[in-house]
Amino acid sequence: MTPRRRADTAERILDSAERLVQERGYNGFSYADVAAELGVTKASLHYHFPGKAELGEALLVRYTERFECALEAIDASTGDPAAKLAAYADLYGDVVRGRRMCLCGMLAAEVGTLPEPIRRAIVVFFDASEAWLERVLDEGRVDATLEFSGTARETARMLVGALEGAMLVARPYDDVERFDESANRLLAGLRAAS
Amino acid sequence: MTPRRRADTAERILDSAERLVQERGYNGFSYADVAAELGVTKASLHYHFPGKAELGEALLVRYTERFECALEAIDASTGDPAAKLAAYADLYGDVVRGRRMCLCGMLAAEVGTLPEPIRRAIVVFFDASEAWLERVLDEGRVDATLEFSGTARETARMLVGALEGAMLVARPYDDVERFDESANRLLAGLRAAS
DNA sequence: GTCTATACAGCGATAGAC
DNA sequence: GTCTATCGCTGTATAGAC
Repeated sequence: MTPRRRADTAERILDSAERLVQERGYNGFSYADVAAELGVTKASLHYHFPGKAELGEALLVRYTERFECALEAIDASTGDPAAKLAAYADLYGDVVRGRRMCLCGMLAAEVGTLPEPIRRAIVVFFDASEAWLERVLDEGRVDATLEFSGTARETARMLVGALEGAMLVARPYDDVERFDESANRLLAGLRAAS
Repeated sequence: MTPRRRADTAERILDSAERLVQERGYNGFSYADVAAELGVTKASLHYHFPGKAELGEALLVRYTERFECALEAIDASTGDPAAKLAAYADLYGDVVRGRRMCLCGMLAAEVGTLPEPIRRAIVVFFDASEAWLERVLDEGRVDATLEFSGTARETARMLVGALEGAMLVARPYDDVERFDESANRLLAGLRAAS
């Protein structure tokens, strides 16, 4: 049995790699970057994650798990559907305020260079996000606090893309305001007129 | 005087590099890739573009020029503002149908690893796009064919981000429909109720 | 304007000592 | 579990012949 004092080395590797991928992309970071940041050697990283592909997969699994936990926390709150949407958008806002891109949005851009298991894991993330949004949108339509044309699924897909894109475009401006503004526009367009 | 038979080598380099960046990203392509595709050596590329940074800048200049020409062509058409927005979205659709990402969207993701002049050129592209959209949105509000809350500028920014994001998320699914669906949702939300 | 040849740094990855 | 040492490859870039 390994005596585990927190934080686990594997976990620290994931923390470092996650930030690097979100800032620089999968093809823009290396084992050497992570090793330098953690003060260990590259060889040590290979003990925890055999190769870059496996590290990438582990990154996605953890990221998706945490995101789903955040969605559950929103569900457990007392807000109406509009408030839940605002809380959802705020999850993205947190990422932007950390000067990062969504991990999956970043990898979606680079998907042409990524191993197939990673592509599939990106799809799992977006599917989960859309399914949650679809449910909240349906709730809002039922209780008439939200209004939108088209199906809840279509609108959910539009929203995921729109928020990812708002993060993306804000990057070259290094301007958090630009993201917030777009997120507000998006949510305003869904609130019932009443 | 150099006798220029079409297509110019520099132009062919740009064509190849542009496609590679749009598919794989700036950090996901190399001079070797372009050289192989064109059947020349890497050294030959350095004659036309001293370094990768200069090649990247040239890519952005040409891309932005062409995009602005496409916007002028839409302006010259006879459509109403809603039709112009649809034509604008279709420019993005063309890129998606070519299984590419917008050059500037791709570079926006990787901006953390790019030279400063490239970052500035990305901003120029988005600024131009937003300015055009703002004008069309204002026209639509004046003639009451478009309806939206907030300012035309805010809505323009939201739209640019939303369309970029719709392209981005469609990539891991390799699904053009997903983009079209989101673009339609977005435009539907702007059309006047009348 | 394109070539051969090469420099040199960085990459992901492995073997084997400790 | 981390280290040193190293491998084979690819990356960007340059010098100089043609």
